[in-house]
Amino acid sequence: MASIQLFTINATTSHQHSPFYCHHGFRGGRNMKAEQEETRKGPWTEQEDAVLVNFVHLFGDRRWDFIAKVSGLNRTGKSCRLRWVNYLHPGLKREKMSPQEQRLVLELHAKWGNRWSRIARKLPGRTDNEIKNYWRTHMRKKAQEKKKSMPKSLSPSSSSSSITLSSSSSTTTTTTTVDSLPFSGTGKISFYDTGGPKMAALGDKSSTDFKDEKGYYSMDDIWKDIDMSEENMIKPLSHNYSEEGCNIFCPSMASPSLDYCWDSLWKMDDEESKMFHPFSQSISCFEYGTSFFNQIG
DNA sequence: AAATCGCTCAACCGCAACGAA
DNA sequence: GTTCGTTGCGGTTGAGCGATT
Repeated sequence: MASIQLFTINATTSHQHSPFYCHHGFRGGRNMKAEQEETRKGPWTEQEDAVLVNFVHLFGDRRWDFIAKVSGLNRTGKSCRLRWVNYLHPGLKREKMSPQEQRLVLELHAKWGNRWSRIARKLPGRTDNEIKNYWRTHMRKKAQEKKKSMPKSLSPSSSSSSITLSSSSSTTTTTTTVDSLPFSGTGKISFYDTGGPKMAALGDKSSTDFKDEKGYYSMDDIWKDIDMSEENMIKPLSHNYSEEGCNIFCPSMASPSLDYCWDSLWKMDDEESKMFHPFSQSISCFEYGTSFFNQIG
């Protein structure tokens, strides 16, 4: 419906990236009509962000395919979800990772391997993507340091040296080994695919377990959580995803007042949310979002 | 000042899991 | 039980930008 009409975006916006600039070969200069029919890729514009935010406010953060369709963004549901989860979610922390967080990432990675989303659940306000990127950078640095400090005779080219992060607990001793030449491209395993311990043997715990009455985690809580997890080693791998999965709206991630609204909002049906959400009372999100397009169209 | 290098991070892809029909 | 559509996760890529040469 609206998708066709809405998608007459002028390619020149004030945003840094042209909407049709895409590092996957989706550059401008092609017939606009043809582009209207294609799914957009590449960097998001501020206008798109605004539209997406409003539609998420309207319909929640689960029905991505639906949102992608009705918003007129001409993006895939996956793309919308990713943008929301990694960038637009109000609870995201924008600042650099604290030393505690960095330590926690290393600790959890040693414990769980490349289970980025799981690790992210223990770091309120951090996304799996962010953690993944951090880890990658961290390991690269480590690899370079190691390489520098290593005598030539022991250089990785002549031996299978590695960086080792050890994490010991009462129940497990996990050693994470990362190839010191992460980008050498040798071997099947990605440089930061440490694999971690066999996940089936590890316990899991809902991230909601250590929220205080306000819903906030402290670093102590998180560490305590880790300890507890280790104490409860043998647990089914499956977990209550519906509960844990809503961590994206975990109160620890956003301002308490906003969270209250959001938390309850997501429990509502779509119709309810339409009625209750503050945005919907003044102006429909659809109108709000699409007004951007009209302005620049 | 220009060129090159290295790092960061946003965004893509493929695949697996899940749920509904 | 099977198929199909959707969602979530992990791996990877490359643009942009600051630092270095």
